[in-house]
Amino acid sequence: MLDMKFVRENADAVLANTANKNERADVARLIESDAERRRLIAETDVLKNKRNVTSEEIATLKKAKEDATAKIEEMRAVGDAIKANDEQLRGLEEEMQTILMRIPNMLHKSVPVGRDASQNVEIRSTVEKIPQEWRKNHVEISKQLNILDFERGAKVSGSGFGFYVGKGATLERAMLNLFLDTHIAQHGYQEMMPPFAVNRASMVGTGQIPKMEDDMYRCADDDLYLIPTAEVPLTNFYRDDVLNEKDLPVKFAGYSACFRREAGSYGKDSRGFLRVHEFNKVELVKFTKPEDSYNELETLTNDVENLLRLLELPYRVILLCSGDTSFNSAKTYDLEVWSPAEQKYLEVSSCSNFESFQARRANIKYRNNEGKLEFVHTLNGSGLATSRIMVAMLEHHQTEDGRIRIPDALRPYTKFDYIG
RNA sequence: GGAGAGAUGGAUGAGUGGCUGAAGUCAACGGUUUGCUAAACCGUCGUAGUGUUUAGGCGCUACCGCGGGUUCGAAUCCCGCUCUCUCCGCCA
Repeated sequence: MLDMKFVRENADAVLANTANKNERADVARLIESDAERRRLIAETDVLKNKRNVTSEEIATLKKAKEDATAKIEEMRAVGDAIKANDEQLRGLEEEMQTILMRIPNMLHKSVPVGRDASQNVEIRSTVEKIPQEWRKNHVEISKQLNILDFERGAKVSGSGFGFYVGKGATLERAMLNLFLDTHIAQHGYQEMMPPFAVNRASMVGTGQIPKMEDDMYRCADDDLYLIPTAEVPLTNFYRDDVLNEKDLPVKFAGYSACFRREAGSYGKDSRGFLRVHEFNKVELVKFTKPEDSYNELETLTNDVENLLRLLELPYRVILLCSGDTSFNSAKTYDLEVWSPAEQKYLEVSSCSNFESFQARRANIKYRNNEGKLEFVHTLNGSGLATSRIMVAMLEHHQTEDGRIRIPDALRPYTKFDYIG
């Protein structure tokens, strides 16, 4: 959520930014309502002041045992006027809130304007040349090695759910442990294990609601939502909290299962693990001082790249253009790994700086060294999600004789060197 | 699931209709004193909205878990909700 004062003073920029993100919001209406709101507040505050002053006079009169009925009668009307104004004000603010919540975050000046993914910019790449040789795709090879089972996943849960079997399950667990250990021991994150179900306020806090509400699993009886990412509980950990400047940056690394309904996206990338309803992920979340957040975005991205190097997967880093940058984000780097079977890049991580956009909505502040309160900047990135990484692993480390080679960094965790 | 108790500022903890944005204590910050530390003493010390001001500031309004209601006036009375704690039951 943007600051209303900022919108008021930068209406044109906000409008242009919204268009660059391929979003729509009635900024003009918002500005109008804002002016009306302030007029109404001024008017009502005068009435309330009158009420307070007169009430005191009434108290004085009563104490002196004098007659106060005239003033009381007068205040009855004032009270009604206040009530009417407050009601109007509430309606107005609700309407403003609705519009304000639909205005996307301002993009950082380094983000190129562009319509869609085709205009993203490659920042760096470790892919020497795109390998063209055919390899078995992850569904075929995993069936052959009996390490993933989607058919039975569909039977037990439904389409889009899978079992990890035997060494497949071990590999999955090994990767998650490697990710967590690396972030904690080498990158300085604090390990967190969050709840996988959260309340509505948390979903609003990180911005999944209202925009993505239909994409989430909901337990209606308890008004709980299954998290689509650990970003939600990890960021909301500090909702309505005040941090100290000396404690920043706070860096969390947390594993969670992630649940996504992926409503309406069948047929697109839907094979095997490319798009599933439940997957495992280690999420990185940072709370930083405003002046540090862009440096922290770079180190966050590097932390994730480090994992890809450990997994011996060639990748590239993409700076998303305006049209491809998510609603909440000011700047996003995507990390992509080439899939020889799909003949395209797979997004395996998304590292974003939300600046104060989430913090304002979730009300996360810090007290700076002068004692003043300010919103923190929040960042997050997948570090990493295993489903697509599993796809890449099975394709890239496939040997000619149909086995899977385990990269050196993972072997202490898997305790085996090959699958098959 | 059943019974009860509670929710006030950074923390404790007063406050049962008007003079309470809120006592006292602690913590924190600034100062005095002091070989140093401590103690003592003095002072400061909530957030948000809105208006005004070149600035520092100043004014007004709101906020005592959340939402309603009663009243000229609510931290205080009434109703609903949420959360926390204790006891009993059930269960991993």
